[in-house]
Amino acid sequence: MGRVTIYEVAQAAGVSVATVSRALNGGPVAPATRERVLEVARRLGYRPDRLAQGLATGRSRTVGVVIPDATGPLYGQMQRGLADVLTAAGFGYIATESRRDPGREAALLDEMLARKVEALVLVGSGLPVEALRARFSTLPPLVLIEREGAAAGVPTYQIENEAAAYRATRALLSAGHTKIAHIKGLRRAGREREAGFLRALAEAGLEPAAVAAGDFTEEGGYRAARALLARGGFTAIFAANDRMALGVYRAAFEAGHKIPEDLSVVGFDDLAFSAYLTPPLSTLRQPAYELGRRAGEAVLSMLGGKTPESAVLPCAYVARASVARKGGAV
Amino acid sequence: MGRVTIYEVAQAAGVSVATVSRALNGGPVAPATRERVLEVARRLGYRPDRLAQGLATGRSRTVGVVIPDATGPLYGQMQRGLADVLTAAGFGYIATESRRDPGREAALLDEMLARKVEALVLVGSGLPVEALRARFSTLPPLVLIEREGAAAGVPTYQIENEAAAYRATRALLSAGHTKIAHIKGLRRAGREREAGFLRALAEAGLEPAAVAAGDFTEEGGYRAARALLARGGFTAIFAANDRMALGVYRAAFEAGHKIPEDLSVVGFDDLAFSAYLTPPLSTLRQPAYELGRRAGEAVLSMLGGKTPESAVLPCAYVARASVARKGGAV
DNA sequence: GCCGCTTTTGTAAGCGCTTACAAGGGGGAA
DNA sequence: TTCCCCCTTGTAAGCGCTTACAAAAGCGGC
Repeated sequence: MGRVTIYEVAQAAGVSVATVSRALNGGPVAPATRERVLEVARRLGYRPDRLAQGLATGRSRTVGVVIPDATGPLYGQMQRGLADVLTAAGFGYIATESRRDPGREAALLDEMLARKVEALVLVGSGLPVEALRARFSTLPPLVLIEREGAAAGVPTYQIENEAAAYRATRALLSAGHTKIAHIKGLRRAGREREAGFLRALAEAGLEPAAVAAGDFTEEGGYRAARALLARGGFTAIFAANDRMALGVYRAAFEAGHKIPEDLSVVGFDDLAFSAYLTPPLSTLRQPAYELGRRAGEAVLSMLGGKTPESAVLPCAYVARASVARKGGAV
Repeated sequence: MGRVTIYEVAQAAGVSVATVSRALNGGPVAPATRERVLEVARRLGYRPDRLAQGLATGRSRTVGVVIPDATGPLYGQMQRGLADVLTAAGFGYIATESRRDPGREAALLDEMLARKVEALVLVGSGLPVEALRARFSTLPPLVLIEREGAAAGVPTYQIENEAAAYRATRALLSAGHTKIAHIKGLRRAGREREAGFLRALAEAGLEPAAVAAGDFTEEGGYRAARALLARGGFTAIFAANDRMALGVYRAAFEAGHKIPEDLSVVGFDDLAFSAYLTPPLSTLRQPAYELGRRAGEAVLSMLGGKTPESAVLPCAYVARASVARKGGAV
């Protein structure tokens, strides 16, 4: 592979390897020497060996990223935010999928530790921080995204699920709806969104018309919506994400209900397709890229010995045509 | 970090480091000794240092993956296929996004080479293989996905764009449509799909009713469809991907055309949302996971000194309600 | 012209692991 | 019992790089 080593550069430039290393890494070297070394290195096509560098310095310039499911559309944006700040700082990263399997997650972490990652970014649900600390005696700096851990003193970046759901529900309320159903999602995000939904209703002195359990997929949303529609008694549905909202569209169509005339719908995520549905879906836009960027900056600042603050990032309510003033109840 | 080294294990087990290394890696060691060493290693929480291993063996057990855009929904599945076979074989991988920027791609490759990846999986459009070989004197085994290179003798895995588009068009033809429009996509995939479309028509002795350029996004599909609908003269549209097909749905709705009564639509990709649109979209299902899996196996076999064969994977036509027998022309 | 100081450069010791090579031990054949 | 061979283990030399430490070289001030 990387044939040319620092030794050959040293020889060709007529200096010692120490000088080459210093010239390459900005150490103290006479300007003329540095220039000569750099020139020779380029001519020879020298490429440093990160493995050797890592071994010698104890720093791998790599951060590990663990996500539950890489197929989510928002994950790509998050990863991009992370990559932007990390690569700008000269760091590489290795990303892997835990698929929500604790055993698998532990194995991935093992492998990342073996690769001497300098920091770990954990995304989404997974083993609690305490469990990690117990299992891995020696852990690099941790940064969490959409995961519990602020209590354990770990910088955590998340979106304001509760507050955003609250605002979405308020939007429905101010359109005159008083009988609102909810299709909830899984895990913490699902619970928080439901909490925001319930709080908005409670403040208005209302009860939820109905709450059905979904699983964040189109199919789950469809099934939940069918169940809900069979019973009726509401004029709007707040689905915990856009994919389930799409399931609602389908169920409503099949049941002969028109959106938004008979039924208003709000989703969560603002996926690419949401703006192009008929009618375009009102939803909450997640700052996914920003989440990644913030986490990346947190990694850098922890590596610099600082203690970054956790943050909860805002979601923007995007009003589209799927919400209308209260019409006939379903 | 990984405090415990092979030396401490050796000392605690009363053997030499060589024996520990052999015990750990399945070298020739007396069974009793191996057991004792393994036990001690576990008790001490020993974790091998991949960097040091890599330096010593010259093999990093890592493969590099470069993709143009990680936000695509199919990419996640492909990555999963790749990861499944690679991690099972004890390989890690580092994935990065080129964002279709040649300079950026070259920089990423540089970094991967510095990390001594044992193989490179290049996905989607990017620098031609010859250019890579010219720029990087020393390149590890290459495997390509959805990218030109079979000519250069590099194992390449792709989906049958042309044949699949041909079949989709045939489906439209056999539903009685004779005036069919196409919204084409970008790059090679776009060209191949268009070619399949044209071939099917030519075989039937027909001309395309119209061909508009799209960019694979909902917005692009929407704009193209509006332009097409303004001129009219067709009863079906074949969009080069599902996202653009969704744009067609929107444009058709706004123009007052009903799908599939007035207009039949076929997409490409079978994204998660496609089955839940109203009406559900007929489309072509891509074997994305399989693509990744095959590429992973190719990597392994090349590392084993073999020469894997390139392959073109089939797409399945999924017939749904967006295609009807020819109705009134738009 | 000599001294002490500040650069600039070289020497060599690792970082943690693998692996040729050699040595020690034990068993079977003679 | 002796010899040979094979199995098991240890010694030590790197892999490519960084970095103390020390030596060399250059400088101004006296």
